[in-house]
Amino acid sequence: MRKGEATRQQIVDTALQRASELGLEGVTLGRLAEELQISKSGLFAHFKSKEALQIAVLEEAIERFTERVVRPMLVKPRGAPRVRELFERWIAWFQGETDTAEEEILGCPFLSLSSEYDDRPGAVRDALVRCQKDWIATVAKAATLAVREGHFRADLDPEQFAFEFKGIGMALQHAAKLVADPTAERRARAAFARLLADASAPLQ
Amino acid sequence: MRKGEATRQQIVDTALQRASELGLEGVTLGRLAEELQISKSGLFAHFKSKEALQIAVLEEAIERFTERVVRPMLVKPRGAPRVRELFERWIAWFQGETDTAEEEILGCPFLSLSSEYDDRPGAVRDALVRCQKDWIATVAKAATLAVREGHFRADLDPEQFAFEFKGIGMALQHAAKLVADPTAERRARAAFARLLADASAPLQ
DNA sequence: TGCAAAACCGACCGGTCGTGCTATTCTTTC
DNA sequence: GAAAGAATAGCACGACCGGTCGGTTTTGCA
Repeated sequence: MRKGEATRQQIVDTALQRASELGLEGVTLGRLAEELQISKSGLFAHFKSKEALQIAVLEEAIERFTERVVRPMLVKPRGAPRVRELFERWIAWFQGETDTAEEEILGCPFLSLSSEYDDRPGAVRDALVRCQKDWIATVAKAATLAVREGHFRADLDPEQFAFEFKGIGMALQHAAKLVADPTAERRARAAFARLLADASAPLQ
Repeated sequence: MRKGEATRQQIVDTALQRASELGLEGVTLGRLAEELQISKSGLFAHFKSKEALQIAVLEEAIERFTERVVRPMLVKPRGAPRVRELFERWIAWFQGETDTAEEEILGCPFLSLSSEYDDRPGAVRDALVRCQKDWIATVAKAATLAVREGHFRADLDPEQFAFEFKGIGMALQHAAKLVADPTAERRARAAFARLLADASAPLQ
């Protein structure tokens, strides 16, 4: 059954796109089917429930995030360079998946979903919490390695570093998407530079 | 009429409460009426449209925020003390409006609304953008005064300060509400302490 | 106390939601 | 090329959505 798999993938792709704008709850089967030029029931047949579709979309997003942000950082050597790469990849991720130069910020789907589901219990939320914990742990791990490499000061709290790292990204999304502040990206970089400077080991 | 005004206020109050959990779009007239023990049409009669209700709710939130966060900071003297007070009031605001000690974080409604409306054009979004700009300007103004008082270094960029200030709060909301991290508040305070230390004027 | 106006209700509208069920069309395999 | 099975369409359902309307109750004031 090759055809079905392809259709399913197409559905998930489109749903992810729409979910970035309207949230996962805002994506309705009817509109999704209309956009894909298939019937609502034909679409629905690929999933046991809407929640299953939502989770499939979330997993697709996780896969892309891993591919576009997490895995590429490994090309940099452990330590500060890798942390910097992680940050750069992360804010590049905010621009969306287009390879062409896009000016507008589309935002990180996970951050949008985080506030959508922070008060909505269920399987989607559980999966989201898991992947957000993973992400924080990834950042903290990179910081830990930077300590071990001697790039960051020995008494640095990696979890604290990850907390502030995350805050910068969230502020960027808020400033760029909602307030449409053109200086947002510059400010995010400046904040990160300050975070890095504070984390760095003192010169000899 | 006096009665109508009271009912309207009650509607807005309850709607604001629900909107903090489900988002403004998630509040439906039917459920709201049911919770208030009045008919849906009776409820609707107080507003010309659902959008008008949403804006009324947003304005109510702004009013409370002004009363609980912005105005009280003025009791502190200009400068660093006032900036600190602003931060403390802000994260207290995250706990909700209860005077009794609440353990769980309810979160800032504006941050929830920000991601709900960052891709949803309309009057609600416009009003939200306006109030978020005001908030950022308030923080930046407080920082500016701290520079003028000599508490913060002269070359501090107040807008940059406000950007990072906001990021800390957003990271707090994410950590506390979604991930249920018990150390969130401590981390937020630590991040703010670092921000303050960096902004402070060097000793002589 | 009477009465206009304000406040509220119940029923209802067209639409859309997620989700079943049954048929029909298309693919794959022998 | 036909049988088997997957993929999709058609249709209907109950629930709920925002919103309307005509009538009833309640309120505030003269």
